[in-house]
Amino acid sequence: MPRKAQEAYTITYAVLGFLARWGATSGYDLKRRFDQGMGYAWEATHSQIYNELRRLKRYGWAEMETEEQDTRPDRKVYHITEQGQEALSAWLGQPVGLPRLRDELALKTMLGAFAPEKTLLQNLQAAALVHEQRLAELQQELEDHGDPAEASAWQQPIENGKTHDPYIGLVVQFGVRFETMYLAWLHESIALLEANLK
Amino acid sequence: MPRKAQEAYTITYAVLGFLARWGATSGYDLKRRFDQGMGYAWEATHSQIYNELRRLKRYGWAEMETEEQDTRPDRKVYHITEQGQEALSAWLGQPVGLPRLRDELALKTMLGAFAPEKTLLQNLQAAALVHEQRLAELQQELEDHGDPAEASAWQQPIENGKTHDPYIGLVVQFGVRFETMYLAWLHESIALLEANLK
DNA sequence: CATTTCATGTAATCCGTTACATGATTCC
DNA sequence: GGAATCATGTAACGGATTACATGAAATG
Repeated sequence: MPRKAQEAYTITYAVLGFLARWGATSGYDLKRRFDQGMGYAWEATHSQIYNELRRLKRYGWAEMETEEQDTRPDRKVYHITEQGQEALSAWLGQPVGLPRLRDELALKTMLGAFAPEKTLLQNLQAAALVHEQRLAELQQELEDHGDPAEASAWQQPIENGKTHDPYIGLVVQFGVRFETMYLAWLHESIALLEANLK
Repeated sequence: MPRKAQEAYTITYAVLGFLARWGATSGYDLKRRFDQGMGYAWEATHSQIYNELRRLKRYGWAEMETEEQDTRPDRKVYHITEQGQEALSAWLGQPVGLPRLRDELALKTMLGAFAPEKTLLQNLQAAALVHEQRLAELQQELEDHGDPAEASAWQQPIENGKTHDPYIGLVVQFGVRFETMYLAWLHESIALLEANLK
């Protein structure tokens, strides 16, 4: 069977979508966007992003221009094409798969009986600190993008340069809900272990 | 640099831990255990499980016996060794990484503005049906393993043959919380889109 | 009669991560 | 002086997934 001429993966569309949302952007700046609160949707390493950008160019979904800089390395700035926008829109209409979660701590929790009692408790307590930190960061993000629960957030247009975006707000809100849920689970688990062991 | 004689990954310890928890088990039955509600901790395909079982045997962390059957293919039944239990306990004491989530729907949500309004709404509504189903399944699991919020659940011993296990209960409770949170997010997002579009 | 279940495995590909590579500048 | 930031890439390796493979028995 011949290999498809145009193979595209979730990460391909993620990068394409980011170009649509943010306008002309370099790989370096895309990476920063990915790192800002979007981890709850999809993560990406810089080598992946550079790869996908080249792929988008091959497919004619994006075009590239080099910006020369004196004191810094040149920037390669990509922008989405008409074809790229069509491909993105078509992909958005496809049905989605289930979210995939993998959590070492949950695994160690289920095996908690196979190590000294303190062991699991320590891991749960350490995790609580990390997740409290994450929750605080996300609440800051919510302010940047605008709270999607407020009607005014949907009335302003979404612009390339601006962070204001109620759709992104929905995803950040998902992150907030996730971290809040996770913390509640941690605290309840810690309390139950403390109450019922020894 | 010479390759480590004993490389072990999260999935290695997951399989090892399942052997500790359930006693002598075949790869086939381990796969069924993995599929039952443990997806919120770690997922595994059957080919992965068979691989890891052979690895455990190589390391001396598990031993294998073949059970011949007349009407069915032979079963290879693995059980954990003393060394395996030590390795498991040591791993449980290691600090954990952050949970990793990847969710195509969250990604499509953040890009909702780049397709017709109905598109995202349809995906969100379809997802709500799937997650309601999952939540119902998990609530059944909670009953099987015992609600860890009840003190009596911690007083009974955990036995190889029995499903009763408050630690597993904690993880299933995590799944319940996750699905509940996810559904609330879906419903709120749907409501906000309906209220603010068109 | 077709699908599912039982039961184990191999092979290929895929996608993702990590490490390697470069080099100037700015910050502490 | 050393670390971090800016900026882009290549190469190697890795675990995870999917497809391929077999075959009898039970289920509907």
